[in-house]
Amino acid sequence: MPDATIRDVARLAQVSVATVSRALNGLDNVSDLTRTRVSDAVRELGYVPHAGARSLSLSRTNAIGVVLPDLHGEFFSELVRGLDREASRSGYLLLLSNLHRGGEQAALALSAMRGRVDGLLVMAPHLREAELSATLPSGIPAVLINTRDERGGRPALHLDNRAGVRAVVEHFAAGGRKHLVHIAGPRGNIDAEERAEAFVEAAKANGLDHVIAQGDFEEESGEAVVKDLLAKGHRFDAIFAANDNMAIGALQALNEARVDVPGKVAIAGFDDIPLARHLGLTTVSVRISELGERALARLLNALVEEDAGGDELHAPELVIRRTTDPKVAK
Amino acid sequence: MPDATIRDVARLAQVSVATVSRALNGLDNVSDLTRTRVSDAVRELGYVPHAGARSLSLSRTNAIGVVLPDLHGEFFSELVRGLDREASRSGYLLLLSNLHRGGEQAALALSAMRGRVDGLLVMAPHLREAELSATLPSGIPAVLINTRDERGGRPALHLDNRAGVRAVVEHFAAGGRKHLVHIAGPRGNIDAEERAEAFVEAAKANGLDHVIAQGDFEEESGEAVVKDLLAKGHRFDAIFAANDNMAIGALQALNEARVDVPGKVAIAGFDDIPLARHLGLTTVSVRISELGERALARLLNALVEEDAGGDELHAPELVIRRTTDPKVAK
DNA sequence: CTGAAAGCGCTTACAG
DNA sequence: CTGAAAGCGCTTACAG
Repeated sequence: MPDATIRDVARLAQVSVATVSRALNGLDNVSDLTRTRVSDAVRELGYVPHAGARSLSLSRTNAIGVVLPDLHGEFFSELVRGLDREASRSGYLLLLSNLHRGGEQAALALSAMRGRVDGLLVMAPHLREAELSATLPSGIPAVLINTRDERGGRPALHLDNRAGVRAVVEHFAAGGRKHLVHIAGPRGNIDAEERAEAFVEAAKANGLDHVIAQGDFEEESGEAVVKDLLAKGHRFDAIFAANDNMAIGALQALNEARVDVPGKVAIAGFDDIPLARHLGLTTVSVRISELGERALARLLNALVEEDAGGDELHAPELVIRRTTDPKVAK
Repeated sequence: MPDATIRDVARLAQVSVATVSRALNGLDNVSDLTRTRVSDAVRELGYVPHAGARSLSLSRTNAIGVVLPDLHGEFFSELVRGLDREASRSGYLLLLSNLHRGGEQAALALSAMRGRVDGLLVMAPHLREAELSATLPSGIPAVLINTRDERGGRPALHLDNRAGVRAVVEHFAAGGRKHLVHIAGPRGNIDAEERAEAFVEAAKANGLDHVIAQGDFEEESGEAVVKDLLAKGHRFDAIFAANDNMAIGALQALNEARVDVPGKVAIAGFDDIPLARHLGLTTVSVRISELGERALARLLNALVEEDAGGDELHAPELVIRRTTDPKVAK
């Protein structure tokens, strides 16, 4: 037996479908008697409104499309958690589409959203503005997250890498560190690049000696960099890795070499993954679920009024632990 | 300017909407000339089909509803990753709905899915079968994940806690351990209860001395349990914690007390969180993304043919590391 | 090969 | 307060 429709309810309640619709939507132009008859029929039939049909009528779906690249665990779950929290607060559902491969597939993923969602949240780090704009549906509001959007025409949210890096470097300076090393993330990654640039800037601004070593965001690369520096006898008293994984690798290399941390060398990372807390690693917490919440809130707002566009920076937070500060308990 | 519809395309291509529909869907009863005219018009207008309208016509949405409780990071992201992988392979999108609060809200969340999805994947650990059945829409196929489903009437997937626990206990036995401690998870949690029961069973089957201590899945509780056992002078040579967090707490307590691990005491956990690998903790890997994939595959199958219902067990895997075996490298 | 028409399950002016 | 009818944007028998 197929699901009951509004017609079945109308027949049972002996009213028109229009009346059922009004009663169900709580309009006030329905008599009490009719309202009761309708809700009785609804209950008897186990009727649940067909959201798809409703959307088509109303040109409103109460769903938000979320298009993400392949993200690693913590980042993905925190982002979706933030999106979902804000969405469910306003009665929206999230329609998820992961970009497993890049390019071509992005266009398809976005097309598939047409007619299913009221707005789009897009994170596409490998696409440039031009490609993205060609792909994004025109009729539907979209907010970009952490995407390369040089023109800045569209509403977008970015992690404020610069602010995070500055906080780390200033923390180093305040601790009397003079010779900094930055272990950079992979080339082509926008966050990695911003962090490296900001590092140089901040080191200069604080009059600190600084050098950049190339890593790739993996733990092993952090370890390798430090071993290499030690082998070469390079002099340094602080390491800032572009993410926690590499910082942890660096920490291991120093521990193995019996270099005192933070006595001789301070170490800081970026991300604040759970392991960072466990190891007492000073880092920059990105609070990614808050970024998600903000992004969704902005999108919902764009649904009701024009969004002027432009970047909104999401400030991360420096979390000081014992790899930079011996006074910190755990 | 609102988005172009199929009528706009028809007008521009000077054909009927029926013909446009046929051309777009690749039916063969369309002349080449017509087909070209249609695709030209589509391109010129930037037309993208309205998936919502299409769904209503076809009674098929190509979306799967996913209803989950509030899950912690790793578990959530891995599960969704598995679901998404399998879904996108078959051209399905995922419609996400998190159950922030229990009970009442579940019914709403499920109703909201009506007419938006072709099938439902539900994980609702706090609901019993009866409540769930009252809530689940009848017309639409649903697969349950790790849910209390005593009757077993519906298609469901469960983590095979029993098999995982058995593997741990047998590994202990093979290593010559005789006096086991199980740190249990919180009461009322189905996984925790299954693991505790299976522990007792397996210990008996292997003729091992065994005792259960109450924990709550948090690291601190594992630590507290071990401190307490040591203080009381309780004799044990192996600890199996119901999850990795508690195992890690237990490990810390032993390290502080200078108890040799694994020399004097072996420790194993459950879950295989990233930190477990890092600390060399023997554990049971739940491979949760595979569970997700399987669940979705089963649901997709239920869309085309009747699912007989009943449980499918997902076998976890024992990962042996140095907290139980000194011979293991890292 | 193509078009006119009915239908998917709702909502909402319009008329009464 | 209520109903008949048109419409949301598609698909698909039916006829030609």
